[in-house]
Amino acid sequence: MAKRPAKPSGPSETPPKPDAGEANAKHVSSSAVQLIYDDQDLSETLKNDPKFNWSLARGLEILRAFSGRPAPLGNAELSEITGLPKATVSRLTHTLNQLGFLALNPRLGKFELTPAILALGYPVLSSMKTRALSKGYMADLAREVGLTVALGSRDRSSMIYVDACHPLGMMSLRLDVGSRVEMAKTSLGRAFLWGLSEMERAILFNTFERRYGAEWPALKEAIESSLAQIDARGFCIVDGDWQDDTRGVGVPLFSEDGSVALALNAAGPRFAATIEALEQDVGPRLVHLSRSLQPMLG
Amino acid sequence: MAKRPAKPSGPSETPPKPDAGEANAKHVSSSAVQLIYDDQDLSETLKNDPKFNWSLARGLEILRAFSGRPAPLGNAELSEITGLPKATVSRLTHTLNQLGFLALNPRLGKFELTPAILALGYPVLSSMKTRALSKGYMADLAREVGLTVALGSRDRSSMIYVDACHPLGMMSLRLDVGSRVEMAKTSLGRAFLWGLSEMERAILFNTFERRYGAEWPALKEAIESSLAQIDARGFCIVDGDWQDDTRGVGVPLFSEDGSVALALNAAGPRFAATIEALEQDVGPRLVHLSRSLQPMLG
DNA sequence: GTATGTTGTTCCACTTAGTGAAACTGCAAG
DNA sequence: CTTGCAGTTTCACTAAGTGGAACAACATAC
Repeated sequence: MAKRPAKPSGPSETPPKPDAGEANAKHVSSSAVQLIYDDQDLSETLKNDPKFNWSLARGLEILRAFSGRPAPLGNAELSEITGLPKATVSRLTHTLNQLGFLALNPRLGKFELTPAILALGYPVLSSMKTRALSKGYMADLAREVGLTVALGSRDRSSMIYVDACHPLGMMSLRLDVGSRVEMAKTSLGRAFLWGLSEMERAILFNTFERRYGAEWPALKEAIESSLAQIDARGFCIVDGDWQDDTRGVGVPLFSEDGSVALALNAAGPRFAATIEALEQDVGPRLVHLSRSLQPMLG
Repeated sequence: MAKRPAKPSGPSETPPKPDAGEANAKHVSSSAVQLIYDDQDLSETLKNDPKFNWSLARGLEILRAFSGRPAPLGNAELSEITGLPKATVSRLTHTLNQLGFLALNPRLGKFELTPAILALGYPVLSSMKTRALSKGYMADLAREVGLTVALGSRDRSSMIYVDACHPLGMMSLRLDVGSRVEMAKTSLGRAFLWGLSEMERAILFNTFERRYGAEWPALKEAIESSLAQIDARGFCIVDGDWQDDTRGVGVPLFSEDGSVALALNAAGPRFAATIEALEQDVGPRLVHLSRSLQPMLG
């Protein structure tokens, strides 16, 4: 590979979107491969890591670009999103297409993710005993309380749904396996946070601070209140911090080896999730569920 | 990158598993990145494709290596599985680790896939209207008939579960989102096959022939019988072709734009899935479900 | 305590695979 | 016929990625 640093071609054209104006005009591409969805300054750390394979990272960045966007993406859009040059994107999409992870929608001439990606994730689901064990209980609970019940795990500073059960009529909150939600703002995330060590939590708080900026002080207080709630009664209720009209209740779940690797929650629109119900009924039931799963894992 | 062709180091050691003994001793690595799980001679076609990015392919091959194997894999095992040299694997796992797709299990010193992979697949699930629409009906059906009901889509020559609903007690057939099953041997796959064009089917039959060898003639007849069944009554019953003790019934499902992109099936162990039930009850109900979903997609 | 077989990492020489600016090809409006 | 935009290809360039071999860090075995 080559030419990351652009040919010293003189100070001609204006760079379209120099991000934060990283002084040095070169290294366009490596500054491109980065967060999109999550997290911090990987790029910086990685820039001098001889073990790091940028081609692979760029390719995965293409796949990640589909997250959060409704549908098919063309090479131009992908180039725009990832910040990678058109030529590079063209070759990466070609490769992913050959490998079966992207399919060209002939109608639109754009790429879509294929189910092959799902197969990549299957081992994660199938190896999680907790998931199989809790599934039935979660479904029952969802139906009985009329809320979406979910099991989630961590990815860096967000939570990812590992399973979700919706009650019959629920049309909102259409989240499912693979959904990503903010750790700081959801009951699921805060329940998870509760189980981490002081140190890990401190690191995450740092990340949050950088991410949420002015919002952080208030958010931090809210998080700490949630953690205190879990101390006190085993669950925390989050009301509108994540989405205005949504209320949720979360509990931590210790997994196979004793560390918290999972959390459970139940959530729904305010009208379906009254504070009373969450406090008196749903919360305690989640705690109970969490406790009854415990022994089956040790 | 470099050195795909090994240094002309003389005819010393015996290659461990030269696959089919591809005459030419070089090109070890490119011959390595290939099927593992599916399909044919990509490698050959791709070898001279200047647009193909091998680093990306190798990295994804690492991720794919986790499929089908129960759990954590070390670099050595990954090297063994993929056929890539230790050094390369070490760098790729390092990269995937940095990106958050692999996590090092400190207990074992081996890598595991993380939920981050699930997030990659989420757009596939969320963009599939059929999935959301059918979910409730599938769950009901699963409960009522006591079988696993699944929705699947194609990846090359296999089917991938896009959703699955298990009845309460069912402990076998633990398949789920992302599960991969053989197209040729399952009711799901054959229902899907039914909806393809003559040409596409012919191509797949070729693949099957190469894959199944001596088994193929019998299998082909079974497939054709299944297709005829769908012609006649809309569903096909497959009895033990995939797993000895398993029976299933499948129906094709036309998706948004009129092409068959999905199939539905219901399956379970023989004692739970009698031929009578499949023929008189489950089959017709699946057909009905498929038909009632149709108009909601056009 | 020294051998032996693991595993994963690092070195290093090597060069080709990957790169990106720019030119080019289509296509679709205007 | 332009003009604009999406996608591909060309081309010159070289550093990114490679893989063999040496190395380090542990286990176990003897």
